[in-house]
Amino acid sequence: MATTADRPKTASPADEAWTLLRTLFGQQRRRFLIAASELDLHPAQAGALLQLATPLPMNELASLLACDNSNVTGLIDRLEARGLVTRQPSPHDRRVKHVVLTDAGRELRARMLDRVGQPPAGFERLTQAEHRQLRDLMRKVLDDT
Amino acid sequence: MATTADRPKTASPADEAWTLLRTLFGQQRRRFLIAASELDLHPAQAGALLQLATPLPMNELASLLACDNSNVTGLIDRLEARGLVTRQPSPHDRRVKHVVLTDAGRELRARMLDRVGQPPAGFERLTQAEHRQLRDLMRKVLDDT
DNA sequence: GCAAAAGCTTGAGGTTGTCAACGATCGACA
DNA sequence: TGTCGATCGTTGACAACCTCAAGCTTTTGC
Repeated sequence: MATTADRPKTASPADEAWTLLRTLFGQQRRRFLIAASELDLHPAQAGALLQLATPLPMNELASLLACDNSNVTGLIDRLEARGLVTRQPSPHDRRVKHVVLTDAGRELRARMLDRVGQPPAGFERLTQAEHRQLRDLMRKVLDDT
Repeated sequence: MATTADRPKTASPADEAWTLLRTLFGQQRRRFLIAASELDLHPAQAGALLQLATPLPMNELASLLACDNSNVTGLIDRLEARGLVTRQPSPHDRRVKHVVLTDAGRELRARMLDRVGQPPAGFERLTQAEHRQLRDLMRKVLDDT
């Protein structure tokens, strides 16, 4: 599909594994963009929605989305105008506002998750044992302890 | 970090594997955004550059980026104005234009790849054997034959 | 108590993304 | 051969995104 031209002829297993993961990322990103547009969400709005599994300070949302604080303000403004989230002052720090999903927001987020939270096509080719293998490998890579 | 709240109490290995992959996607996306901004590229421009391992018709670029044709026009306009790409008419079809990297474009793309094409931190925790395992699993998932 | 820092907002300016409409070219089919 | 429908890229309008600098409020550390 693409990225193939970047793979040196003799790639180490690690490099090839990572390259393959990156092509999976690309596929997933396309899935994400299509899902967002089907639900009438701009990519950034869909991304914010997905992060809101639990209420988050604007602050933290900005760092998760890797963008400026002021960006999040407008983003949340629009989601709030559509009744998908509300701003809720923090009890502990009067500077911070928590972004909380409304029922409508939770429902839309669930619909988004139906489309991108499920494994992609090729995934069911793996056996049970291979799924466990993959899970264990990913646990090791992501291990934050 | 996040997404944890979406994992049902008893997830199947497949679901957990996919959830872990999605958190890795999130990390990689943040890496990508940071790398792009360090190179003075907007995310969309960086994404386009990465796709251009080989010359591509505007058309195909749009479908890879999952966006409208007209969007690519402006995107390439700006990359062209910066001397990173050129438009080259197709010999076979006078409607299509191929987007080709200039030397500067190739150089910038390489710098981008240095930052996102290398495996992330947790990756080196895997042994050689595990890297091979992961590579084989990903090959099976992505097998397009 | 006071200065420095953190959290959110505002405004300016360029970029992204979508839609509808257009000219040019191709392909199929009569 | 000629014509009709589809495809490719572009344009224009308009909303949303994103960053930066500046500002206000609140908190923290000294």
